Amino acid sequence: MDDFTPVRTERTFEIIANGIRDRIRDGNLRPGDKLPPERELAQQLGTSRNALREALRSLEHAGLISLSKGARGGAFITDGDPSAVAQSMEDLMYLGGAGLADVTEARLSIETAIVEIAAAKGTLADFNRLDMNIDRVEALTEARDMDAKADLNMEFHVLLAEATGNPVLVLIMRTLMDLLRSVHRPVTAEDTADIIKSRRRFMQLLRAREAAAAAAEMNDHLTRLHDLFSRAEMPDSG
Amino acid sequence: MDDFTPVRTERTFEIIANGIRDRIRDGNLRPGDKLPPERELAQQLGTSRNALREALRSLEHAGLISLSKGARGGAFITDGDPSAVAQSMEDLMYLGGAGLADVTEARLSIETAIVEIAAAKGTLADFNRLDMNIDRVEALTEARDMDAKADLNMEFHVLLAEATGNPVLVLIMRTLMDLLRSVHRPVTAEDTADIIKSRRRFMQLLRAREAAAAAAEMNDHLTRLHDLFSRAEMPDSG
DNA sequence: GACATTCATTGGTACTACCATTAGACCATT
DNA sequence: AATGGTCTAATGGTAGTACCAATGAATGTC
Repeated sequence: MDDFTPVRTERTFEIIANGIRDRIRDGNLRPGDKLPPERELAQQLGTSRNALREALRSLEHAGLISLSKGARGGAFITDGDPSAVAQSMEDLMYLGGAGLADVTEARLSIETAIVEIAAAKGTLADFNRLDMNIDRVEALTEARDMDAKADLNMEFHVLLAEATGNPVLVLIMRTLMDLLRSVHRPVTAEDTADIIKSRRRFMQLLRAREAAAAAAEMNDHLTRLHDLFSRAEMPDSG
Repeated sequence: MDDFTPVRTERTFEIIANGIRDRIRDGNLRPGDKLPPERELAQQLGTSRNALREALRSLEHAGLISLSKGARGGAFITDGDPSAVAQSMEDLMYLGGAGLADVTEARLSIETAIVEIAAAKGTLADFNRLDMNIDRVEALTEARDMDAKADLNMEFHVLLAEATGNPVLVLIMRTLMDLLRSVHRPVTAEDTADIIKSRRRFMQLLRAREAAAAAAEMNDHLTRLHDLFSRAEMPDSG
């Protein structure tokens, strides 16, 4: 008789949010579906509109629903938008004292793992998408549109993660990319031409399913990036 | 004159939340600090208590603040609680159709990377915490308290991530562990005695900074686990 | 047919009132 | 002195109502 678990005190909006969560997990609510209007739903649940709105706010923050105003507006189930989660992780990293070097270190190790899985499981369609991405970067080389190039570079890594066929790895990579974008100092780490050459070599190895060599090629690029960031953050300690 | 950016349509609660976010990042608000009571703060901001509460809900969900009722209650800045974020990622993975096999696959690859970094950077204090965890598991061997053992096993991996000194990796590992807990079917993958032996060997290698060997030892254990889950999910496709 | 107007729908905000829980102060019983 | 009860103020949680603002469709007008 020594284990008194404290009485359970779940707040109303949590009950509501969890209820909707469950209906999404059960497949009862699917992406694209629309929830009833706030006033109506609140009445159905026998709760106030305030509590319901706080529940919706929570779900919106989790990236599960998206809200829009107007006649055809409402709360719609999304297909999973990780950007809000990335924002939260970003906040936590500030609080946790994480720096850019931590992000790139994590990325470095995770991406190595991703390359190996992608080499083993990636389909030709996956590889073609990666090639198309490189082509687009190349087309922008003269344009000097740095932002667009940075976006495409990040997309490359997400596409690579998608080639693993593993949604978990995709989500993690998307989060890391969002995180990098948020601290995206205009660092032109390497010459774009060099990056493209490296990418082409990488794709050749990937298509040949030579996991180790492909990972090495990618590591080479990322390690330079990581070192660059590390030095930028601790200019004195090296 | 062709660039009319649409009028600012940031919602009030977002403005409030971002304002508090900024004050946290600037160090103007530090962990442990307490925000003014809702009614008072709402008045200071010249906004309604509703909007403020939705902002607080958002920050709470992000793990930045924690709310408590009562006389000495209020909104306090936390030191960064990742559990809410982990919950969100969990939701997204459900939406993305991720299965148990995906989670264990991601974990397998990420943990390999973590072992290597931990072997390089881990401190003796980190290693001692890991040993203590194993001791506690051993003490429970006879107790047959499966839940407690499962929790400790998960804690082991989080401690390992902490040994890297990288908050990003810690956050990712915590998320993956939370995710596993949520689908925690009572799978007694291996005999506890075997696990403990494997862990002891692993620690010996880790202390010797033999990254590759330690990673191999860990991989051995996790691969068996992953195969088990994979077979459990697709009983016909193998 | 093209364009302007109107209007219903729906999320966003404000305000007010009240409930529920917490912590401390104070008191009563043992 | 210790324990437990009671009161009270502080504070988040919930409810209800009213109104604002944007959106998109229906309607009307040229």
